[in-house]
Amino acid sequence: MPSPCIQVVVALPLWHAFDYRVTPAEYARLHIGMRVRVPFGRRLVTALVTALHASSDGVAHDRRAIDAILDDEAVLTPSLLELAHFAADYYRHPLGDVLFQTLPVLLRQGDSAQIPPELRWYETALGRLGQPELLRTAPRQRRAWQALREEPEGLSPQLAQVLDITMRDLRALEKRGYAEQKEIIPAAPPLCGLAESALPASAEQAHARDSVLADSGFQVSLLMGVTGSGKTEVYLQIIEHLLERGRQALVLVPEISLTPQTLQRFRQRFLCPVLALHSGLSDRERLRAWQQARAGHVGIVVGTRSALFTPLPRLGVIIVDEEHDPSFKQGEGFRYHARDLAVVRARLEQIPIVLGSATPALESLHNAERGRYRLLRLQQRSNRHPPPALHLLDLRHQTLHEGVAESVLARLQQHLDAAHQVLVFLNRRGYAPVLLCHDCGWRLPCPRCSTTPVWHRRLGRVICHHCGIRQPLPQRCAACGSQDLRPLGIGTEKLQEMLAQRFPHYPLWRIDRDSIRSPRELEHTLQSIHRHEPGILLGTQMLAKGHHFAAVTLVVIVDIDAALFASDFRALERCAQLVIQVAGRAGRGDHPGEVLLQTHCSDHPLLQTLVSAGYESFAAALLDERAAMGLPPFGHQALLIAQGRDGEQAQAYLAALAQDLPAAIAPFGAMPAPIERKAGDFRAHLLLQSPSRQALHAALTTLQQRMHEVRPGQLRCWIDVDPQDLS
DNA sequence: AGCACGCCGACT
DNA sequence: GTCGGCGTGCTC
Repeated sequence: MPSPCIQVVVALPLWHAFDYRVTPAEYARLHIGMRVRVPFGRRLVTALVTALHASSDGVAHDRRAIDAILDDEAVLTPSLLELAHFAADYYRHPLGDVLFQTLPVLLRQGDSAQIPPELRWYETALGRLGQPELLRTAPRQRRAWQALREEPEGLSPQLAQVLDITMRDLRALEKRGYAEQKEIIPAAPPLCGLAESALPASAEQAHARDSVLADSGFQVSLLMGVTGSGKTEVYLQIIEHLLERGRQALVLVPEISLTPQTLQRFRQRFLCPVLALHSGLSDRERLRAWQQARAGHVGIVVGTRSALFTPLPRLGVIIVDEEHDPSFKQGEGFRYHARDLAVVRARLEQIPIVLGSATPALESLHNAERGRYRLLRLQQRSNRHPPPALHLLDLRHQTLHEGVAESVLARLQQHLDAAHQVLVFLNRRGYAPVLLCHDCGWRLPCPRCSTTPVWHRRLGRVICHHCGIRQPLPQRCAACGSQDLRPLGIGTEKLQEMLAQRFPHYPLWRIDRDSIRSPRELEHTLQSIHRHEPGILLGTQMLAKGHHFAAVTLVVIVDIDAALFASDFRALERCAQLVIQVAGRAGRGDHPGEVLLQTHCSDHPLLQTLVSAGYESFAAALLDERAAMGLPPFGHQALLIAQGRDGEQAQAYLAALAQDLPAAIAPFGAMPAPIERKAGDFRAHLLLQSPSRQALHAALTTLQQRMHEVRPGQLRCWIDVDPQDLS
């Protein structure tokens, strides 16, 4: 008798699916997208069903049998299942790992996908007959009884707590037969309703909102709004209209901008449940959130990259805020881009998607130019003030104090004298990025990476920002024994020291990953900034995103030159986005803002374009350069990375793979990775580029096969499709 | 990713 | 003579 069998994938980076035998009864219950528990090697693991075979030509009897079926229905909606298949294929990552990464970890460990029933207390029929006077001597019980009467839908544990009714009171009533406990599945709360009315929309805002809402089905809108133009208000009004139609909204934001204020903006406006998904949640909280979302008990999900995969049965719109932000691309393992996959999800769900930014990625601008995305502009700032003026400050021949020009410090003083706040931006943590021997030129290396670790003076340690290894500060040069080791370069810690000496009578707030260790601490510091003025804000990009500093009138960007000389072709784009973002922190209050960019290259044409004509002109010029070089978005890239003990071997392996590529593919390399050694292993790169995405992916398919066939066991190898970080 | 099996150094 | 180091290979 032929038994049916199923194909499953497991939560491991394995390229194969596995077949298991099931009974006809099990077969009848199973659907694609359900979880099963299967024996795997000598352990039991959770797997996802990817295919069903009614009869299996006799091979099934030497397959192993499944252990259990874990679900009554698929844990993935059809469109999320399809999205995962697309993503696994596009990003060249094993399907099982992709599928399980879209699910909460606890579902991998066998927890239920259903919302757990809630235990609620009810008044019994006997209770309804009783007279409250009966409990004159037990006031707490009488109060609890009264509460049950007022809650015909049942008294939830939360409500009981609020009303100060204890388990003991309820148990006592239960003994008298007046109360009983029942398990119920909480009903979905209503999803619409405004808690506060919308702000009046400007003509631009109304046009943007109405354009998106007029769409039926899939459409990508690129909402390009200068800082302070009210992008969020447009999002909120789009969401408001969709909630009224009974639809849900998914909002993706960069990790760093998911702050309590951001959430509050949503929660204040809407009565419906707003779910926040971020890295701070525990596995249990994440599962609970997922269950709520899947059951349709949530109106709005606001979350970071991985929130893209939240199941929402009536999803009506996806919004990707700060769509240019690099944190949307996952940097290891399943290297997906949440913005790009969000567009795919919107297409699968046939809904509109809004990509919002003041400084869109060149990829997105290019898509708008080609007519694939609709460009919606918000050009008016809602506070009527002109945008802050950008100025290049040429550092040549200037007297510098820890990298800051004397004239800039004087300007700082003027703004402080006028009782304003100033913001000093330096995207480098620590005291100094290099420790140099003054006698022989030796630079302290990281023992595990081909980098120099950063001296963190206050900690008395040198820390590698790539592998995290910490060492005590060496007393002597390892090459010549000299004790004259000197810091080279400037980090925020050193700048802090200089600024504190120079402006001792003003408060100085440093905001970076070293000085701020928790969201609470950040909140605390931000509050202090809002209370005081004048003062100096000093920090890295932690300072740049999302916060409003009304009292800041001067922004100083200390080191822009690093981006001009960087080997990464995206450095300049990133730098400009950061500059505009930081600049947007200034002059949001009653005084116009001023932004000084310190540079040794004030005649750099693109910098001048950025300063004089703004981001859009800058982006257009940069796009011309990219087009001439065939770089993204005009060419498409995939990066092959090989890693192992032996760098030569890794490079030779990739060089062999590069041998027989089709003519449409331009290979760069094989070459050592820009940071050749990382955490003890050597890494080699082979970068593939082609004007045709199709040709690139066709080549990847054959390449990937060969990659596995000829791979020496000591090497680990993977592909990064559309790499954002080439280091 | 686990968890095996499989061959070379410091212990009772 | 063993215990265990982690190299490499498999999981329907």
